[in-house]
Amino acid sequence: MSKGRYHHGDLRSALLDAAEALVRERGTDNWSLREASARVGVSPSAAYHHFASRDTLVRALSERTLAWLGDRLRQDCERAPGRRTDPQQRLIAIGRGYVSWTVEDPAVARLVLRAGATGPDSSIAPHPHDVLAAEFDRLVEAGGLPAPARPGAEFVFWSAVHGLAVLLADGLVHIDGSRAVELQAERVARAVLNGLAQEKTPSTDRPTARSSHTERLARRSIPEIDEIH
Amino acid sequence: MSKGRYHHGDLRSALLDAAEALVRERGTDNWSLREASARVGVSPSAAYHHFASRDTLVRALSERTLAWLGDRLRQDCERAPGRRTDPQQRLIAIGRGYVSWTVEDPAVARLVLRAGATGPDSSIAPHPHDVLAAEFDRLVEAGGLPAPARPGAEFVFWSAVHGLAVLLADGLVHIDGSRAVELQAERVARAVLNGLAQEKTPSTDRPTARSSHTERLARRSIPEIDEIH
DNA sequence: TGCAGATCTCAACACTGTTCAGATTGGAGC
DNA sequence: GCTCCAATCTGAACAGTGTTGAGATCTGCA
Repeated sequence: MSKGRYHHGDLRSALLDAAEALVRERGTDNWSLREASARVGVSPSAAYHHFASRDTLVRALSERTLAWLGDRLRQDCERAPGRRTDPQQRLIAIGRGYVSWTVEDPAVARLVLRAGATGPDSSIAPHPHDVLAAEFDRLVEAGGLPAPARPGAEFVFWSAVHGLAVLLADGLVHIDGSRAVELQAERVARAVLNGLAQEKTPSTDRPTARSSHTERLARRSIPEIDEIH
Repeated sequence: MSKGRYHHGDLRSALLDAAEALVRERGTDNWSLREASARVGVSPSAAYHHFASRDTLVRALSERTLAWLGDRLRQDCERAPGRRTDPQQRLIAIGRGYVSWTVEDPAVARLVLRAGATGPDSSIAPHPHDVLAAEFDRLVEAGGLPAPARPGAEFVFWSAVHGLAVLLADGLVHIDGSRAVELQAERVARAVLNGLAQEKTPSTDRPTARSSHTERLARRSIPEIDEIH
C-alpha cells in the first residue's frame, strides 16, 4: 500500500480490487471509475495509465475472475464423489459449482457473464470452457457419451448450466437456500447429460458452435492491438 | 404525432419506441434518456411525467417486449410441425423461437433478459413463462413426460434455452447462420426433454423454483406502489 | 549525479440523470 | 361561450460521470 507515496506500486490490480469491491457493495453497474480511483487514493485520470477506458477495466476484472472461476471449477471436479470412476459426477460438480458461484456472488457474476467475448490479448487460464471440454472428452473415453454425440456437446451442457446461473443472478427465477440451488443445478446437469447420451440426430445435421475463447486461440495470428500509450 | 403541438398525444409509448430504436442503433446501454426525448422532440424532463426514472423506462420497454415475445412464442407453437399430435414439437418450437429472437434482435434481447424481476404492477400477457408452463402441462397429458417429473420441469427447459440465448446475445458463443442457430436450439431443447422424460430422482429431493412472474401473482395482495406524482 | 520515461495530479470538457418552479394546454362544468 | 383545474411540457440548474491533455513528481538506469 504505502500511503502518501506518489507512486502507488501496483495501481492496476489495486483498481481491480476496488472495482470488484464496489460491484459487490453497490451492484453490477452502480459504481464509477472515479469512486474506484478515490478508494485507492488516486486521481481519476491515474486509472487511464493502466486501462484505456472504464470498459477496459471491467473486461480486465472480468478476465481475472474468469481465470479464478476456471480454477474453482477444476477443483470442484476433483472433489466430486466417485471422481475417479464416474466422469458424469465430475460434470455435475462443474454445473453445481458454476451455479453456486453466481448465487454466492451475483453482482460480480453478472459483470463477468455479461462482459461478452473475451478480448484478443486475454490469456485466461484455466479457461472455464477448456475445463468443461476436457471433462467431456473424459466422459466419452469412459463410455458415458457416444462419440458421435461428442462434437459440440459441451455447448449444450454449458447453455443449460449458464441459463440457470443467469436466471438466478438476474433475479428472473428464485430458489430458496443454497442446497436447493445445488439440487436444481444437478437436475439440470443430469437432464442434459442423459438427453445427450441418447441422442439420435445424425451428426451432419449438427451446427458448429464456437466459444469466443477458442475462437481467439484459432486466430491468434491476427494482432488486434489496443495498447495504451 | 402532430408536430409542433405542446401536448404530444401519446408521449409514453413514443418514448418507448425511441428508446427501442436507440437500443438497436447504439447498443443495449449506449443511449441516454435525453437522446430519446430529443428524438421525440420533447424536453428531457418531459419524460419524468411518464417514467419515474430512466430505469423505469427500461423496465417498461422490457415488459412491453416480454408480452410481445409471449405472443410470438405462442404463435411459434401453433405453427410447429405435428402441433396437434406431438406436444414435444411444440416445445421445441418454443425453444427455437426464443433463441432465434435473441439473435435477430440481440441488443433489445439483452435489455429485456437483463432487466431482472418484473415489476409488481406489471401485467405482461401472455407471459412467456405461462406459455411455457401450459405446454408442459400438455406434454404430461399426452404422456410425453411422466407426471412425477412435471413439477419445475419448465425451469429446467427454460434454463437450457435461456442459456443458449444469452450466450449468443452476449457474444460468448458464436454460431454462423440462422439455420445453424435453430438447429442448436433444437438440439438443446431435445436433449433436455429427453433427459427429463427418463428422470429417476425421487420428487422429494426436488427444489422448488419460482419465476419472478408467478411470484408476483402469488402475492398480488401486497401493494408495492411506485406511482408518479 | 543526471536525466529519460513511467506514473500521477489538476483543471477542464461535454454529457449524463434528475429536480423544480413556472409556462402551456385540453377538457369538464357552468 | 367561458372559466378554471389538472395534466402536460419547458427551461434552467445541480451534482456527478467518463475522458483528455498539459504539467508535476518520482524511479531506475546511464
